[in-house]
Amino acid sequence: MSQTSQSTWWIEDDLFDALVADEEIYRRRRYAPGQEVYSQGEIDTRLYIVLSGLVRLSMLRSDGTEVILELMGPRTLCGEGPALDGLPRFSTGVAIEPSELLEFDAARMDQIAARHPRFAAALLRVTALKQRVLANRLEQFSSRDPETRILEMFQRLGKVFEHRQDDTGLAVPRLTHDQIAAMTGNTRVTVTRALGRLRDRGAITIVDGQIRLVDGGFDGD
Amino acid sequence: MSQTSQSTWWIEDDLFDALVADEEIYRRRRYAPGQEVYSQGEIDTRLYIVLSGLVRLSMLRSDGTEVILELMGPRTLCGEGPALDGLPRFSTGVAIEPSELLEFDAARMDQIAARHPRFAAALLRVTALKQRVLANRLEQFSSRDPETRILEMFQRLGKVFEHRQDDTGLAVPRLTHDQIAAMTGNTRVTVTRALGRLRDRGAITIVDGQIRLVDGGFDGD
DNA sequence: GTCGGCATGTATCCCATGATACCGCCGTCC
DNA sequence: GGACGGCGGTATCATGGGATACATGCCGAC
Repeated sequence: MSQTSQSTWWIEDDLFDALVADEEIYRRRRYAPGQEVYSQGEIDTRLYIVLSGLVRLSMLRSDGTEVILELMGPRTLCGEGPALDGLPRFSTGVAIEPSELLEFDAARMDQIAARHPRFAAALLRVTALKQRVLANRLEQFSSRDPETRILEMFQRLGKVFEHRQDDTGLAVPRLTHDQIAAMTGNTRVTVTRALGRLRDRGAITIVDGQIRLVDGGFDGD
Repeated sequence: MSQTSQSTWWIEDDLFDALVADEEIYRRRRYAPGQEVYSQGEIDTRLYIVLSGLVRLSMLRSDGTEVILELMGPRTLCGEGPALDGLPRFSTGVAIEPSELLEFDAARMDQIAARHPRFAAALLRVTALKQRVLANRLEQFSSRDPETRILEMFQRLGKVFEHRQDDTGLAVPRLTHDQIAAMTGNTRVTVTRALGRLRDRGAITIVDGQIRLVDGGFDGD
């Protein structure tokens, strides 16, 4: 399943397992919902692999508004950019579910790479993939149609949670309209309206607040 | 905001010089204006360092519109993402000035890294930096004010061409309003209007079609 | 020289979105 | 149980950008 959707940034399964098994090279950390993993502006060399839960990456704009960059689910790498380039973190990571993360230190990368030769290559690959995903989001943002933007975001998010799929469609992580607005660059009201239109159009279903993408309800514009 | 001044993706000078001097590891290529360096959808392992000239990276959207991702000037690395993750190129690179590029092959990375041990680390660093730049652009795009978007884009572009600075202000690469529109996600008309307002406001000067950023005309970094 | 294409500069209309406000629902906390 | 606050849904209003059209000016082709 992983190779079908390229626009994700999972660590390869076997490497992931090997890393998790090697408890010398990381610290296992637990975060409660709302707890910060790292914070915009900090300078440090920590990078994380999500074991379980969900981490929201967001940027605080100078006008005070928040842009949600991404939701990171299990097996994803986050925080590696600033850990590697040494510049201040440009986003804040906050656990929005009870989460367990592996914390690595880029300053010990030599040591880690010695034990896991493929880790460096995986880092490079994942970092390159993130470029791709960000470029895709940029492409999305250049569309001014809120429905398209929301739908494309749902599809991207859906991939992170394919394991939560059931027969009624691909579940989207539970987000408030406010959060969707922060991810798509719209206002809350516009999101509510757009979601209504998407539902009418049959592109999504909303059951008990749980949004699901309807198979074939979207033609890829 | 302040840290964006470092958000460029130049190769370090000494490494750059060492690479250029080692003619075994690259092929030097010249491109005429309008000539394609690489093309969206292709799969290959070539990556480039711009020696001189200017390369436009753009993505073709499914609705036929073009989004200009970036203009890459001298000493910048481009095309490395798809070369490293092995997926189809998500953007097209086109020379828009007579340009000279060094073409490397990621498949020979072992060999290159053996000769230039710091190259791998530089790759990782630059790739991480690109994430940062893309995230910044995303942040930009979430602002709906065209003047801000255009101005921030000019500042970013201006850094690539600081050597073209003169006493009247920082020159921005010559772009048509259409191209600016493709970079900021607006329409051509809106760009024209916004540029007019920016000129009135004193943030930019336009002399003979050459746009320059006025020092202090804007308070961002 | 003229013509035609391209880029810029404007005007006009329209509508979607942003801003704001209000209401109802529901869960939580006291 | 009751109050409160967050969230979703909706209405109203104003605005600013998109769509479109057209004029001007420049430049190269012929």
